Amino acid sequence: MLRDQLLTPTPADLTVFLNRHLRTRDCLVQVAGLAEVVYHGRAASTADVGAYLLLIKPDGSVQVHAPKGVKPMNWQPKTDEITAFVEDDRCVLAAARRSPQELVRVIWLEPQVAQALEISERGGFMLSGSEKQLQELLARQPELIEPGLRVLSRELPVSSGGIDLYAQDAQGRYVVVELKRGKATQDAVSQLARYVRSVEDMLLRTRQTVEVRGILAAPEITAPARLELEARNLEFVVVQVPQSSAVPSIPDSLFD
Amino acid sequence: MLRDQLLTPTPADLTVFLNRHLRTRDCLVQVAGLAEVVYHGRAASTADVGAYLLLIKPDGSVQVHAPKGVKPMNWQPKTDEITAFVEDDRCVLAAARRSPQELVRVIWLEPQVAQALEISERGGFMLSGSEKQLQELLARQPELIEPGLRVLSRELPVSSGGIDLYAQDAQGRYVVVELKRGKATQDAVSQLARYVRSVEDMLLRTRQTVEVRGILAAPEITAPARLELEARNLEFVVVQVPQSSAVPSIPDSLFD
DNA sequence: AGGTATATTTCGCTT
DNA sequence: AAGCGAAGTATACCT
Repeated sequence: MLRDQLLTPTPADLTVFLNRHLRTRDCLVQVAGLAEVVYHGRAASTADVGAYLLLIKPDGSVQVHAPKGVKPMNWQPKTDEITAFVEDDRCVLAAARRSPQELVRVIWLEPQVAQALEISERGGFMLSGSEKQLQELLARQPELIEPGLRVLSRELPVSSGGIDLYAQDAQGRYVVVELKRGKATQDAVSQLARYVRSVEDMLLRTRQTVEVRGILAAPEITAPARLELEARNLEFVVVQVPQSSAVPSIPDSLFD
Repeated sequence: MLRDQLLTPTPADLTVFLNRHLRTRDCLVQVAGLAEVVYHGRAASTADVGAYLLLIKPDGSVQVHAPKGVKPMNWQPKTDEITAFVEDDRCVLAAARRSPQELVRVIWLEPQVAQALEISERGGFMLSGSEKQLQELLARQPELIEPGLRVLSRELPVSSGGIDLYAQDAQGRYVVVELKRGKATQDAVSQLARYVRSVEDMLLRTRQTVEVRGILAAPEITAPARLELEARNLEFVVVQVPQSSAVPSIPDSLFD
């Protein structure tokens, strides 16, 4: 698991260490210590000398962590090329992407610990409560949205994007349903309105008059979104994402 | 820098190690090894046994990394409470948040390495190329958008949200400018349209007739966004985010 | 605490 | 490669 480790390495040693373990692309490489970080690409950034933690995953993704937050201070998704080299008597790690063209450089001033860890491909990972699951549920049980609703299509591709659920109500009117797993915002209303218009345009090519209903289905909705929804003559329906029944309640001890 | 380290610790030792270093809240704690991860909160997830890397930052944020991607497999922003304890002869790390109420549990089956690292508050960090910078530039030089444009307000708070730039053109017409640092999408068009309507509503209270222009200013725009923009009688203007002149071009060697 | 918008968003999917 | 939308988005800002 801990395949290799260096303590307070020299620039040359760290460079060799990094290149050796990066080449195999089968372990997670990390370095902690004093460094400077420079990024240039979609934007540009520089971080003064500080104690940071660098992670390089087997897929070539890079992240430099400062002491706060989930988000890295600097990062790079799956890179095209990663190299370490010595420059001005310091070990420099350079990670580059081609598209978009961008580059992160980590200049090590005082590397303290370097490790190569074996990290396995994650076996089973299951997430429940996503919008996709909600969509599957409601496609099977459209009556949870409204009695008499029949689902015609899921992810119906319209001019751009896809309509979550396309349906017909008990009176035969077409219905566009936009789902949100969380609280619905004005954005969701805009999206729904856009889809309704697309469907209206589509139907107008074959019919004279159309009435297309738009339903925003979510567990909650913000007050401004509700106002805009009503102003646009669209509807809101409460739907609950079913949580697994085996919910372990958070032990009291953790909140005492 | 490397304050403390344990190799293949027993459940009890790891528990003590974690609690000791978590309590001080002054170093980054990490554990690598075989573990199971369970999350329950806004959604729910389970990860089968695998070799993962756990990071706990001094601010209480938690992330569990699998071998791929910048994003952690599981995470928790700044937690309210973190504790390690022994359960069924295994060390379990539980990190909980109150709002939203959620919990991550990492069950260690074979912890291999545990470390406590000193990570300093990042000193200077400068990012350039953000939308905020673009806004500052264009507020100073509105002629980059259109000759004769005068900026009345930045981040003007409207019914909901803020208008990036609120201005008046050479003919005295009011102009709403929505900025994007990257390619503008349909979302941006919806946003702009919403703001234009808000301003129209606002002005209609004091005036009889109003003509409010809406300008989407971005380096690029997607084709569908452009169509919708034109359908709504809104405008598009190309603006470039100025990149720092000291741009280090990506060395050829990295792409040979 | 609620609402909104940005992000070097990332990521996955479809065209 | 481009476009689109979801995300347990995270994070900052403002009311």
